[in-house]
Amino acid sequence: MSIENTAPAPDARPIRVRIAPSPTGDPHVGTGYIGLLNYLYAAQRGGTFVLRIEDTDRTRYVSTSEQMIFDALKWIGLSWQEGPDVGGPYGPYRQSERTEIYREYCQQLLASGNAYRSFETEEELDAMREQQKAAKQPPRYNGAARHLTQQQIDAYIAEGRPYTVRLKVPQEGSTTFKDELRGDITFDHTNVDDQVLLKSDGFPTYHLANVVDDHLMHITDVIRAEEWISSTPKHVLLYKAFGWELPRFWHMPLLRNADKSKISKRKNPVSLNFYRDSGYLPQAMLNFLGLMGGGMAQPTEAEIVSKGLNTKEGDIFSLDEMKAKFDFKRISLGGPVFDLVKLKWLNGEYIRKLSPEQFFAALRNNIFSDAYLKAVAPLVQARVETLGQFGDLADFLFRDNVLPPESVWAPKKRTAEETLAFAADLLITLEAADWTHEAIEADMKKLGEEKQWSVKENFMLLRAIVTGSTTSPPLVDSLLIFGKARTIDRVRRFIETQKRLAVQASRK
RNA sequence: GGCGAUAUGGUGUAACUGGUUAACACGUCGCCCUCUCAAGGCGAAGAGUUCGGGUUCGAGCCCCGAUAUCGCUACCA
Repeated sequence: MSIENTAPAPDARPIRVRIAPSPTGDPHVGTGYIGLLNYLYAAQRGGTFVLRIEDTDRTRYVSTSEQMIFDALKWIGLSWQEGPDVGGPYGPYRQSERTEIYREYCQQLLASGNAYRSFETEEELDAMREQQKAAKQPPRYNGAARHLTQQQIDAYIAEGRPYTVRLKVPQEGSTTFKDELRGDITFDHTNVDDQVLLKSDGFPTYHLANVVDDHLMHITDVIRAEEWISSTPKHVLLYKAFGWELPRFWHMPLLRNADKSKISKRKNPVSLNFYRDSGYLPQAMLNFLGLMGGGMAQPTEAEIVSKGLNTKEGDIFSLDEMKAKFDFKRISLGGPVFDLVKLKWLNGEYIRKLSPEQFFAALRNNIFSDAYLKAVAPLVQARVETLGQFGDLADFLFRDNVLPPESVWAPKKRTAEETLAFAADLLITLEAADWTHEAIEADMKKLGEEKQWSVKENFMLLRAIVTGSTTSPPLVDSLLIFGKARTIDRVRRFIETQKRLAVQASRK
């Protein structure tokens, strides 16, 4: 038997789309990208754009993240009609506040025989996967708990054993769904795992929460990244199990690093905060995101001639122009490289278009804001004898990049390799750190102890990397002001540069 | 490994329902402008469309088969 679901008929439901970021850290450029696409889709069709916070993973939850996501999306110029901050008729819009709902629907699935309880521990599951891998089998839940008798289940529950609830995927047949950009995609059920729907902590997984919420919030079009294609059959099966009407699915190409892998903070600045703090203009960022994957028709030759356009104008467009012209069917499916060089060019175009007043205002609102200068000033005051020395001491806080002195990456006591390795550890530590004075200092010292780097060596290396000098205002205070996203970028760039130099040297 | 998706210069895209020497932008290089650097102007190099078959008068567009890349393969999203 085959569960057929090709081409959900065009329906008369009012268009509703959503973006569903997880508050796990800095706001991601990918969130901006998918956010823009959803925004455009709704705007072009008189639809509604919903923002929903998917905070069901309590282990990765970052409390400051949600507000940063709101701010970043607003920064690039997006707005939403429903969300945790603005409310709406289908709230709450934070999944952590909807756990009762998911539990109810999970109950329903259990009752209808579309899901079952599973009592294995994580260790048992790991062991099972290991075995399967060793036997060259695809790692998948073996379905053992499907065969538990009601008595056993009752007994386990009475014992207070923790359990998860899993989707009962049919053992035969296949699921086909339509991707609006790619056409029909089929998955054989033997390749679909019995996905956990409800975790043992009582929180739902993405799959359950997402489907339930999309239904309850009347979402008509699911516009999300390509990485979700593989789990779409699970979602379709859930819709079927509940007897709900399917949304349309649009899977967008994944933004890539220069090496074509999925964009990652390892290889690229991915935080929208980084771009904001580094002095990228929001309209340039938005324009650049709109360029990714195509979607905007190039001006025709006739247009270029009649409007006297420069050909490069085809790459430059505003949100309003996107609303007017962006065509989802034009999106090209190869994953676009997030090319910082082109972004910088675009930003330059926008900066040059600013009037002198606007340029001045941009400087004052961004890298020379009162708030920023007010934070920097006290670090410098005790260390200068003339105001002019401010620049000598604080220049690193206003620059795009900085060149760490050679004495640092080739220090007396350490080899270049050791220094590089430690810098890499520093990077990981800083990425994971809460951006508070206490946390940064404690985490750095802990790392130093583990790696046998003295506090002096440790802090001096980071100081040199971030400030480009071995003399600077207090390091941690400076980092706090400079911001996490930019700090991390500097460390990352230092490591990359040194690696490249090492390769060049070894070739000689 | 399994499953799925994708494939046009270094990068992002274009090429109407198959129809001239594959276009535009970024980047690179050169020249002009210029006190410098950008910007701007002019020009150049760089792909024969991943590869191999096929259909066709004609294929980047259609078919078949390879290959490569990416994603998923979690009680993460």
